[in-house]
Amino acid sequence: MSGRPRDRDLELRLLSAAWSLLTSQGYDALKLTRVAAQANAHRTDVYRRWPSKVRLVTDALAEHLPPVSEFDTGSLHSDIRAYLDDLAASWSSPWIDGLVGLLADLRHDIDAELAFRKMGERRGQPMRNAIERAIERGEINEVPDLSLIGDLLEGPLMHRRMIGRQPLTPDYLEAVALSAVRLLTGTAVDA
Amino acid sequence: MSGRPRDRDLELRLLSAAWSLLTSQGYDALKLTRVAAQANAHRTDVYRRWPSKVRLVTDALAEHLPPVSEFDTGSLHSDIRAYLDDLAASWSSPWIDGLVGLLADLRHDIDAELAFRKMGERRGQPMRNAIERAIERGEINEVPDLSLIGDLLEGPLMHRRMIGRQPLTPDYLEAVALSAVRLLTGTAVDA
DNA sequence: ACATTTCGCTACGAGATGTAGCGGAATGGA
DNA sequence: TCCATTCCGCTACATCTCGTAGCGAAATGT
Repeated sequence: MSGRPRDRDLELRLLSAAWSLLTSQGYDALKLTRVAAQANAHRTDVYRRWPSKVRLVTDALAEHLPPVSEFDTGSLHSDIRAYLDDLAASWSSPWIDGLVGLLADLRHDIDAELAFRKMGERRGQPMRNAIERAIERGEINEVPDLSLIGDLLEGPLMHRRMIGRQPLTPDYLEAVALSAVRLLTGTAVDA
Repeated sequence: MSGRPRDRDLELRLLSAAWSLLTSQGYDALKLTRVAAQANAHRTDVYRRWPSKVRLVTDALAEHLPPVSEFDTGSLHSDIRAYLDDLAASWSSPWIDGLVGLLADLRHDIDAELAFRKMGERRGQPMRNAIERAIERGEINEVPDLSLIGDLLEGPLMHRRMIGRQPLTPDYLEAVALSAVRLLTGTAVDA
């Protein structure tokens, strides 16, 4: 007994509309009425699939967020720098302007918060691989705290974009990379 | 012609109530009705003084946020560590849970955002003084980008508390301090 | 044909924000 | 003392957004 089938296309249209509005207007300005309108649907169609706005948006992120790039440049320093360049692209993109609103709502929905955090961890995989390789090459002696390294790399970018709201220049990224690499290798390395 | 004077006490009651609710419930749960009730006032009394919720809260912050502590331990490393301990206390306090909501609203009110950022810069003064002393002592050769250092120190804490939502342990703070100090001094220093 | 599930649509309730306005109270000045 | 002015206490209203309820119609499997 399987009744009328779900309109998968409607689902995708809603996700696309949510992504489109998120990137163009930010999370706060993303109203479910607008999402529905842009998807040629009704507001109730949203509630039939997602229990709340924050769930819709996290699903839209999972669907449309560009995948992370892989790399293997041969040295920890340039690997970390490549990873930071990737991060910087994300943190410089316009939809980041609305991220704080999303983060605020995530605090009220543990499941959505876990899903969001999982996405972030998946995006950190290239960085963890780079450290793994550096250990095998002997560039790093002891196994570092990976969540700490993640904070050291992404934290400054997040702080600069969310509080200072300044751009991420190549020099800036190089300094952030250096601060983490020197901590990892325990040496002064090249300037 | 100066009519009935403003009730300064009412103003202070409203600010105290706002601060109290902000620290106990967080920014999102802070409703103007509650603020007024706790101050033995009416919601309209709030709107007569502040144009919006975010302005009220930034004023409450400016009024009630504890001042930063000064220090001079003799070395850049321990100065930075002392500064980080101070920052960690702020970022560990319960009201930080609601900070993201405040940050989100700040994006819609440029004046409030400037006032908020100014508060943050004032709190960074001890760190800048510490670097100044380190330069005079010869621990640092070239003058660093102070906003970068601010991001390197506060960014990881912010990231860990807002995204990972994990505690700030002494070991963690020591690692963050080391990463910045090594970048500043350009040496591997002590472990 | 029949049960079942979804869809399109309208309507409603709850909660918060911000505004309007009235009568009364407190002040300074004429 | 009277008056203009400004603030206070209070009620009411308009708006916006979220989230829920429910109905008739459409689309499937049996």
